Amino acid sequence: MAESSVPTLWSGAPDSTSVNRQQRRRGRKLSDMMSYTAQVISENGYHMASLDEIAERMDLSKASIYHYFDGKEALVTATLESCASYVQQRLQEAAASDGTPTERLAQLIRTQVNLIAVEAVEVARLFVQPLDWPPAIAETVLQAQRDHGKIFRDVIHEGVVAGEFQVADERIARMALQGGMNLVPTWYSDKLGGKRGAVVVEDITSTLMRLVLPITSPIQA
Amino acid sequence: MAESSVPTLWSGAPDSTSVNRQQRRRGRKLSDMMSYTAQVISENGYHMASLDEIAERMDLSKASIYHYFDGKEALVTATLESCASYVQQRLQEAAASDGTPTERLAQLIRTQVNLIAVEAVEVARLFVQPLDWPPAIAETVLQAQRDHGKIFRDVIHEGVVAGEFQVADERIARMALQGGMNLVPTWYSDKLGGKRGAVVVEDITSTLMRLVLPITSPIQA
Amino acid sequence: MAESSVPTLWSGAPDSTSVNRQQRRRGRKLSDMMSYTAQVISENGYHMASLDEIAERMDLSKASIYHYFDGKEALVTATLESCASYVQQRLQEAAASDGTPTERLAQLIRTQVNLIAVEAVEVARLFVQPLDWPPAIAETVLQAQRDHGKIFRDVIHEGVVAGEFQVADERIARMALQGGMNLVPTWYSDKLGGKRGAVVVEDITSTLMRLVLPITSPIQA
Amino acid sequence: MAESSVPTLWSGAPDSTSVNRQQRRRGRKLSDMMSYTAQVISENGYHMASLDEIAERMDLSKASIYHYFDGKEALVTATLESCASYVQQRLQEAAASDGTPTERLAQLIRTQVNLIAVEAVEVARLFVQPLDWPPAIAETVLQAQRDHGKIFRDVIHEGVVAGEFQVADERIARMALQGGMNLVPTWYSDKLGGKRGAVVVEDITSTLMRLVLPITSPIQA
DNA sequence: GATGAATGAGGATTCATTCAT
DNA sequence: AATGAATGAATCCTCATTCAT
Repeated sequence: MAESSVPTLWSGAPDSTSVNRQQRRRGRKLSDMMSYTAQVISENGYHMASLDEIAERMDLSKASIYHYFDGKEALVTATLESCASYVQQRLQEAAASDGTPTERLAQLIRTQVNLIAVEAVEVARLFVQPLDWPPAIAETVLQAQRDHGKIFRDVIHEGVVAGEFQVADERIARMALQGGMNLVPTWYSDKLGGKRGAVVVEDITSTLMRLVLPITSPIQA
Repeated sequence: MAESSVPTLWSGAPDSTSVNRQQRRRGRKLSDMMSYTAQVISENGYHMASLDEIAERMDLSKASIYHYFDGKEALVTATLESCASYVQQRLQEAAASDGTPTERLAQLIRTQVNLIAVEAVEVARLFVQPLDWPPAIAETVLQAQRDHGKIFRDVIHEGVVAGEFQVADERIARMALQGGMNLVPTWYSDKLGGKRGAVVVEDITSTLMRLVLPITSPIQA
Repeated sequence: MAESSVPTLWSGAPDSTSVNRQQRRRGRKLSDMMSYTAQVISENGYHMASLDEIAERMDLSKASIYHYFDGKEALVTATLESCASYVQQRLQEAAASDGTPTERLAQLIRTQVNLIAVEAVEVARLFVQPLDWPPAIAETVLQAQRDHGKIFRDVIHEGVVAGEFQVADERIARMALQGGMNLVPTWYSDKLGGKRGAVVVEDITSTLMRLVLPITSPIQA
Repeated sequence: MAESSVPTLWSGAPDSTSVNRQQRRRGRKLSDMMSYTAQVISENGYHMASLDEIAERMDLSKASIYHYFDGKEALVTATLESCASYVQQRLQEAAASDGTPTERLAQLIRTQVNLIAVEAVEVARLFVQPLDWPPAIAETVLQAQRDHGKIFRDVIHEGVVAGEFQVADERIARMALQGGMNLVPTWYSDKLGGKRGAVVVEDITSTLMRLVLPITSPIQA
């Protein structure tokens, strides 16, 4: 009802470059709709989220969705792309920071854990595993995961080249890292909120950094 | 591939204690049906797997499924429980072997990676993430995951008590370990089949063992 | 017969208080749907009336029924309640008329016989016996019968108190009365239509009034 | 399980003339099966009584029913005919007794009320109203009702001819009588069991006799 | 005589999508 | 822009019936 209290999961300001008010209003509407969609899908999964339910959450009629999106798949695809884009942006900021590969990888892990477990829990859940998506959407998810992986891959590679990391196989290390990041915070999400959360995040980070740091030296997160 | 021979994913010999031929035949039938079910669900997910499709794969009429199971949910629940039970048994064997916690954890990882990526790829995929299951089934999956986690938890704890492992937080370490195991082999499954597969499995194992081994000593998988 | 004109069995004007046109249109649609439902159920019984058949009679797709009612049971329950409510209203009018209990009971009988055998044959058939309804609906039927019985009970009781009626047991008398009313006109419906019908109705009424009138005085219907 | 404790509703000894033991055994089996069928149908109605349920009550497999009857309809038809035949026989005995038409009609009512409400409650419920039976079976029910009605019709007619009864219309009187008999005991069945039951039966009988007795004389039940 | 297995026909229900207003 | 109405397609499930053993 109160459009103002839309829980913008990833605070997307998608079309801030829109010129006139019309377009800006429409952009905000689209953003809100995707936000609600992410919410519902995240709670119930794709197949158990009916358009009726999504529409109701939007306080809009089901038919009206078709004024903005071509259908359920289009709505969800757009939502996923928007989510992925936001996450991607956040991670890229972390990866682009100054510092050694070690510092930057640790920062990446912190950022990702925070996103998954604190800032955008629902969003993250959408990308964890490509199980049960309709084929067309699965492709979108896969692409997002590839983009997402690339950021980590690059930093890890830099670290290896720089001699800071020591891994048997870069790809295996990266996937173990990602697998760990995906699973840990999901089950820890209740403990990551308050002040003590910061400590836990550091525990997670240092634990996962073990996967790449040379095993004979102490971990420097 | 060979539709005629039942692809017993987890080579379940469920009711070998059945006395008469009737019961044994029925037990085998049930086992076959669950095997096909695991296959189809694993490929398409719960919601996109229609009973029609499952029935056809079983070379049986849809109505016939109801002679053996109470409905779709019951069929899938039974299948999941059977799969979980088999995996559980395999892991328990690995965990119960002689050897130091280090050796046993490494053995656990090897076993799990093999199951996930070589022996029972389809089975494993069923348990990775509880995203889109109907509530009743989600509970089953969750329970299986708890049982599964307990085996790792125990060995890790023993290792810590024995002074062989050194972790900031046992639970975080365990989850990172499980997350890594779940993710890595799924994407590596094509490379884990042949002889070189053994090498990769060892790479994965040694990589993941880093998560618990004391960081100042070289890894001994 | 004339599919185009809705055969409003009980001329229900259910929501005449609806304010805007939207609501009035919807109310009329609901009323029509219930009317057709009463017809089909009355002809075939609950279990042999498929939603397909009902929908076709409504000249509507089966799925469309679900826009107005939650399902078959809801549709039928609503229909029964609407029917019962109409009958109840008609009887209450008859019971509330001026006159001695004798006159009012006779009027009740006439009204009921007319409803059952002339005006709302199909409607009446729905309430005669709760034999084959699904439990949830059986409850509705039972409630309607209780309401229905109360009207007769009250008038009979007044008659007894006033000394006009003389019965061994009020409840037995009332049930005999209702049983007679329910059965007689159903088999006489072909003879109750024309002018001679009025005579038959009076025969029925005077016959049934015997059940309560003092046996030493002539019946005065 | 205990075949001996079959609740033979109408104590049918259908084929007592069977010569050899084989046939007698088969006859008893058929009788038992029909008895259970009457029970289940009476409880749930025709459509909600699945063959599975009936078979289970018989402690027999569903398929076995087909060794004795051609199908569900045949089973139910046979059951209904057997029930009707038993009731018919009982009523005929009552109608054939010595005595005036008044006495015999009263005896008929007593017998019928007893059957409906005490001796064969389930059986009676099957015949009350032809609602919801499949067409083929409805015909059987109708025929039974016609046979049933004939007994009452004859006695009433004799009473009228003899000058004992005084009715406006014989048929109307008879139907009112039957309607009353059908309805009253169903709701009174809990009160008709013990000693006080006899009193109630007399109340019912005297109440219903009013429908035919001359209105200026006291009722003599 | 008895039964487990198998099935076709049919029914209720859901849902994404279209369209007139 | 917004929506109520309508629907075809798909899905789960039931059940009377047949048949091989």
